[in-house]
Amino acid sequence: MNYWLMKSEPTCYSISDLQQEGETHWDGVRNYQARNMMRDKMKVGDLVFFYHSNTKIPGISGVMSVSSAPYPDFTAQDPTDDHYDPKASEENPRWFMVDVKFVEAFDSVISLQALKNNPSLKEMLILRKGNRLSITPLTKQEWDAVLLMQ
DNA sequence: GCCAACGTTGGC
DNA sequence: GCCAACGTTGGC
Repeated sequence: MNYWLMKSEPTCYSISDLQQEGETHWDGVRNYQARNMMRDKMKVGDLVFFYHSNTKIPGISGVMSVSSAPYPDFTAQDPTDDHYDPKASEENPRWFMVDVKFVEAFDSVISLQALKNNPSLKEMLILRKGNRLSITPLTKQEWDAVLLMQ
């Protein structure tokens, strides 16, 4: 069982969108490091924090769980999709995704500022300077510490 | 393989 | 809108 944090801009897809839908495929990851973690490390049942980025109060907005094994991100092969990649093909899909299920939405977002202020999250990858990865692993200790901040 | 130019992310 | 910090691209 692994713990993750995944970012999305809420104007693009938010925790309430997921709450309404119940389940979605996490498409559009176009970074090799993030892809490799998703493709090689994610397992059904892993827990994931939903992080709202590029918004007024950036932070963790809720919890979801991985609900499928990794499979090719078909949006990479769709020329009309924003994340179309001409180098992706059926034989060589290049990009991967997983399905995620809604678990819970926090009453209020646990802000980036609050995360920074929590000494037990010092090592959290998302707080490292310059880190822009859209998918990062968390330790169980970090996961529990965040949950306590609700 | 190097590296300059360019594009993207994301907080502020 | 600004800009730091990356990642990617492509000429050489």
